[in-house]
Amino acid sequence: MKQKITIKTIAKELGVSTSTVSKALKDSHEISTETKERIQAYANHYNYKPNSLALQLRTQKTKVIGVILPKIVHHFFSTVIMGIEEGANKKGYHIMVCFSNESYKKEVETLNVLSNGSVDGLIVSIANETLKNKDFKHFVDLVSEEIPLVLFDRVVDEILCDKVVVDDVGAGYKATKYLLKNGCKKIALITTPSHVNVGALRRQGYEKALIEAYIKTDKNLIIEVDEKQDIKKQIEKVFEEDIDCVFAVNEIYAANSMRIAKEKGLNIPEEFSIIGFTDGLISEYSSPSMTTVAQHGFTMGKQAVELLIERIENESDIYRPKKIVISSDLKLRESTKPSS
Amino acid sequence: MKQKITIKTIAKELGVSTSTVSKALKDSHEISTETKERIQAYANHYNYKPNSLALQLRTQKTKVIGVILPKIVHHFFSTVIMGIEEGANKKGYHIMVCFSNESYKKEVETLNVLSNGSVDGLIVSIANETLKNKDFKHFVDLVSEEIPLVLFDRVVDEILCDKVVVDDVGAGYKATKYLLKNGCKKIALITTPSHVNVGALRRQGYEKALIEAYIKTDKNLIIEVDEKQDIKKQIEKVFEEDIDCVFAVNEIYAANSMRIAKEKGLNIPEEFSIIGFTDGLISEYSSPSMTTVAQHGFTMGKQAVELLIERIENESDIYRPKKIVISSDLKLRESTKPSS
DNA sequence: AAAAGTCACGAAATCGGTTGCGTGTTAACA
DNA sequence: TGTTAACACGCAACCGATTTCGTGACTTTT
Repeated sequence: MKQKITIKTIAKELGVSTSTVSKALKDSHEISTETKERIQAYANHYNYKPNSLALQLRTQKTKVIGVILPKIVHHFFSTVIMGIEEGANKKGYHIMVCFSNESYKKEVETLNVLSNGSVDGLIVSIANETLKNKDFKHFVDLVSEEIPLVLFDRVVDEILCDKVVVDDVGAGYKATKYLLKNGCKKIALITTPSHVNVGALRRQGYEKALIEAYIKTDKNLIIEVDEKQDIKKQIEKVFEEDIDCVFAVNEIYAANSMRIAKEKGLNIPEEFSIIGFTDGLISEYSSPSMTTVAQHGFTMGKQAVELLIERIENESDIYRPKKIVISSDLKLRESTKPSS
Repeated sequence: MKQKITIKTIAKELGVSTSTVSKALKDSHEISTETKERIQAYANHYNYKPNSLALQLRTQKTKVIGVILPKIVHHFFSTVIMGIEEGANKKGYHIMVCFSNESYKKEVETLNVLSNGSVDGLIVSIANETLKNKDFKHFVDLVSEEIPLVLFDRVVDEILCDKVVVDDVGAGYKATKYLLKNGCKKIALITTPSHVNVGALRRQGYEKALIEAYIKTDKNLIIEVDEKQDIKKQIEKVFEEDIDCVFAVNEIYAANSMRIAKEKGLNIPEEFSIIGFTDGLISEYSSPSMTTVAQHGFTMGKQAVELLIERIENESDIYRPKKIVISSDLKLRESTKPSS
């Protein structure tokens, strides 16, 4: 890279001290108008930009927020990033994005690297493997170092920090309730293994709605998908049961379910209904288009980053972790019967 | 944030100088084993992490790569990010992700902020608005400051730097050729306005294939979609023409086309074929599933970042811009007739 | 004309870490 | 016993910018 122009260069060229240059560039009253103009003109001409590293070292602020996601090729996380970036930008922050790829080890490493002063705070959604291990030491350490941390979507009680989640129980409840109301009786649930807590919470909502309708939950109608194996094959099993609709906890499971239903010649929504999760492009462009639980990823991201910046900039506050619950709602489309 | 433990703290606590601490932590032979052990034990116990800002300031390297994308909620860009992140990580770099949101102004601002020393190099895909304006001064300035820059996907000749692109002309050609071979005669092209150069290039391929088949291109069969207006309505127009298939330059246009075709009662692929672009989730989960041109976003990202790091770490090299062309290929699925 | 005040600028410390070189202590050697 | 070398460590400069606290020159006041 070309030799960057620094305050020293300017000072030497113009025969003044670095402090004079610094003050002149900030239009200080200590410097004569004449000198200021000379310096500013020079700086402008050579396109001087203060070295941000030097500033960051001095102020101990980077104005950077670290974001660690399990994955990105996923509509929900993409929208969350958008929300984070927009919220951060508004307050003059930038984001540094990393991925854990659902791996515990990578999550630990990334967390360690980012907490060495390169960021002012972190926004994280926990990796699947970590949730399974239940080893949250790296997060607990972070909190005890008092590095501002906000968890979103996949959160656990063991970590004392700010959190932003969707109302997963409520969402599962709403979706199931809607299916029941429209005449469905045998509702299959396609969910994640129970260690992924969002899956577990959505299942709670599902079960709650069933109980209220005096329906006994049938374990045969519940599939916990193991993503390491063929997803479609696992879902196909539940279609051997006597079911009239499916509630899937994410878009991929929902899309697979729809495909299977169509292959079996079931008319959607007349004979068979489907509700998915995450209002993404697949749901929008599937045919029939998919009724889903909208997760408001953008809002989540924005709220998370606002919470974090609030924490960063008002560290004097007594620390009382906040939990923001974003309510989700049904986006009705063609894969369910119109509300009766 | 809690007062971070620094080399000074350790030095004071242990009654040695900062240089001793620094050397001890690097296991220097200058320091006695006894002292080293004391210092290392202390550092370990208090979880000392060297402040990366200080290091970066000293070495003038941040080990951070800036990435500016037009948008993220888009399968192609998501996969590119994955590729960039993975490639960067392998070489010990992190990525700082920003979005131009297709806006010229935001692109300029972001570029300015990132080029103040916070990153070692940049990977960018140009915003639509910038392509339309044809104002690339901000990029040219960057190049003259000798900040390593790699453009990908949306690139222009005006900027002299490394580039990674897909073989857009070839892709358009292959897709069109395939349609022709399978009996299609009237191929509609759903593309972007011509200032988006990837759209223009794919169109070139389309036209080339037609010429080779002695078919005159019919302007009525070509729709340039204005994304500010209703996409579906614009595409519907071309269905009033006498067409038997569609080649769409991205996933969204393809999905819309499929929907319209189905609404018109056309059987896919028996009566009507569709080829899309970007092998994303929509294409995979649509029904019928979509034949597409796979763009290999992951590969692009990885190649881009490798090229960039090569530039960053070997700045002595004579500067001769490289252009990597990633060949794309057809992913055959159900929206076209099987190859005859 | 001496004292006080203003103006315009510079010296030096600071942020946290690295590193070349100097130096005091001790041991080994002539 | 005097010289030398190895050892173990500290000093100080440096990266680029900011900021407090001077300070010399000049002007104004009494």
